[in-house]
Amino acid sequence: MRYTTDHKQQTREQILSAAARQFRERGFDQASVGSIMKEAGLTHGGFYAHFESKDELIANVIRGGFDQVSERFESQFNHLHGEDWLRTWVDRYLSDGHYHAMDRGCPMPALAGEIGRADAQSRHAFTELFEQRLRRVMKEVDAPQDQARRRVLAAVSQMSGALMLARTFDNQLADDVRSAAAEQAIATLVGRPA
Amino acid sequence: MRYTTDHKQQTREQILSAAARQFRERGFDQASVGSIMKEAGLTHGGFYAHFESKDELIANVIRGGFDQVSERFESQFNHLHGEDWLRTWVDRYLSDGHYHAMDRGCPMPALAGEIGRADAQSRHAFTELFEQRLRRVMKEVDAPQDQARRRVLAAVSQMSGALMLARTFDNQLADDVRSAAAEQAIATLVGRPA
DNA sequence: GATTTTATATGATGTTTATCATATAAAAAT
DNA sequence: ATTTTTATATGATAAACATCATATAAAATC
Repeated sequence: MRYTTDHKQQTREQILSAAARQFRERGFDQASVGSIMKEAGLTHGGFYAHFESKDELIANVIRGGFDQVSERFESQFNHLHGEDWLRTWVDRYLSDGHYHAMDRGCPMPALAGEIGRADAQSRHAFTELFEQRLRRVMKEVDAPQDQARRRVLAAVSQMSGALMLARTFDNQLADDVRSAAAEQAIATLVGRPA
Repeated sequence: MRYTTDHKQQTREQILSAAARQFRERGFDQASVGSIMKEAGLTHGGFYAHFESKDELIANVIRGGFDQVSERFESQFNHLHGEDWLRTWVDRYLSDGHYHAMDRGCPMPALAGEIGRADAQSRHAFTELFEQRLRRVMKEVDAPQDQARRRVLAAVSQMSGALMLARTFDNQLADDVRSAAAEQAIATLVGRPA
């Protein structure tokens, strides 16, 4: 079947989107090529017309995860600055919405565990994408570069750690972790005690 | 072969220890029953004399992970109190040793991602073990109960998040994350700005 | 020393997996 | 309208996996 020029590109994006969902929800191993292709509305064999291997798919999903999160945030909050921007960032990151959106949220709490076990090349790519994002957030922190960097690193650890833990806990504790981490992360970023 | 009364118990513990290592290093899926039994010096078939299923093994490894971490810490630092205890806790948690000991350290940064995808029963067990540990740490925080609870939750998120991220980054960034998180976590716990 | 008991080993089964060679069908080009 | 091109489908292959039935061998008991 020969479709319009960008039809293959569209299919590729459907595969990527299904993979992004399933990887976060089930993990790299349990999300099989077959089930990803099924969710994309195709059969398993066609996969290799789009990607060389499952590993290549994984690499692309990681890259896409950071891009999506950045784009979504930049487009919705480019009118905010400094402290307002930072507060909004933390609140959104630890919001109910993001907490429940394990299947499409930030790749760090959902995938970092598995990426930590990947080869050096994948880890390096992940590091570069993170640093890009780190520099962006640093811009909004009112402090000298090296101070700002330390504060953002501390806050990001806290935020992604809280989300990861909240998703493993049930009920009350999940909410408490998010709220406690949000309070401290904001305090750290704006440089005032909680 | 009929060995001494507790020989089976010893073998069971060797299986648990091999599983604890491999689960952290490779993840639940990639660590097969076969490879775990091989590391324990046995063949795969004998596994089912010790555990009903791989899931039961996973549940036992999670339980053991918390126990080990607690025991190790309590036995080595029961002479410390309050701020000293807390500082030592944070420093050890984010130390080079623990950073490199992915295969035998705290189960949270290594396994939380996968446990988040487990069934409600496993997640509930994990929650209970965590709460136990939480109450222990709270005792050393010099603040009213609810304040102490919030501070420890914030600090634990930060510490486990930092360790998880450090293990996915390469080199410099890994060190920076740990050091920034340690500084802020201590500040939070002792109630003084960094 | 013969018998019983039981911890571990062997080997088989059925399922799932990633990957690939080949087939099909429809759009595009002629 | 025929031919060419190519996106997807089918079906096969080989490996890995969890689980289980059965076998073996050695310690304990008599």
